[in-house]
Amino acid sequence: MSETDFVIERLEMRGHRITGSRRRVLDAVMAQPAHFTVDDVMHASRKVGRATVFRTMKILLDLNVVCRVMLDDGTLHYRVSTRGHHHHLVCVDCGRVEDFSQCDVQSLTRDLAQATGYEIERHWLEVYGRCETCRLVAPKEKSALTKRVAAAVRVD
Amino acid sequence: MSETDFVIERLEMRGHRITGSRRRVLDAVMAQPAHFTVDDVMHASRKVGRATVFRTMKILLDLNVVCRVMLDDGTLHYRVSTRGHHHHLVCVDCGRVEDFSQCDVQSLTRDLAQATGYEIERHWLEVYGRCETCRLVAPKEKSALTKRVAAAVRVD
DNA sequence: TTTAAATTGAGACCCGATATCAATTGGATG
DNA sequence: CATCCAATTGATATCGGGTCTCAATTTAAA
Repeated sequence: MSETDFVIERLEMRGHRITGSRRRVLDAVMAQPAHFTVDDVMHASRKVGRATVFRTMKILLDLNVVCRVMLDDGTLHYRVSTRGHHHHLVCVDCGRVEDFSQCDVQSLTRDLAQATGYEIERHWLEVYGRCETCRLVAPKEKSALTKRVAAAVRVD
Repeated sequence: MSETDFVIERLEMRGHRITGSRRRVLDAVMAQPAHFTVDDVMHASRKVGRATVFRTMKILLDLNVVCRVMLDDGTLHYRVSTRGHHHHLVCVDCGRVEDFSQCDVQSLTRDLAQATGYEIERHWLEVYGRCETCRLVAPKEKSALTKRVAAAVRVD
């Protein structure tokens, strides 16, 4: 059974109807490269309305079929989810994204819960850096653009 | 010297001109409650143009005078920064935000760097949960809205 | 086959944010 | 203090991701 069929099955189980549009969007998503925008999906799934693409993406997000990555330029991209909980390591130069799941945040959240009385539900961790390849090429002066968008993402 | 004057000084040092508009925006920001939107600031700093408010906020973001919090409903809010690196613990019910800085992410990023060859620059961690107060009141059924927006934030 | 409920798509609309550009102003300089 | 110009402003247009509306269509259960 293809990955796509597997998702279709999950859609059905959730009580969603299997429509032509949804199939087309799903196919388009599965055919995307590492990360993409809803716009990319729209172009790849002709004949499906804008609203429907967004609606379908929301469902896929909900089913954890896709996840979102905050890119270094502040734009939100999507990617097909690896199974389970994970985080992203984004290269600020070339934009490649690595997944990682070894997250010691567990102990952190446990401590936090203890200290604050919160019941921790989930967390979102994105890590930014420069990949090995980009580190080896000339450490070129950051462009004005890069600096601007870096500020757009900074949240510490 | 007031907090505001201190920021003004930093603006000058950075080569920014001290204008009436910037003063008004800064005053408005400093007068905000725990977290706020650019719109709030706009209302609080009459006579300053929309674009200028946004521009000033970007500078303040850059100076780390304010930081951004991703609220549970997917909206981006601002808050006056506590000094230095920190993260947010956001209550998904009432929206209150706690800062915390004890972040063991250091060891995680060190491991990551080792494993991937990345040079880690920074990270963004937001934690979502339910605060003590909200946990004690009726654990009411989540509204359709709540579920929808929760999906909007989920990125794991 | 019928039928009610879910879904669709075109388009309006929303909202946060940026771009444009002529008019204004801060502040370094003489 | 007066001059002057680059930085800044603000009105307005525009952008981009996303949602809302609603009549028309489609799904799948009976």
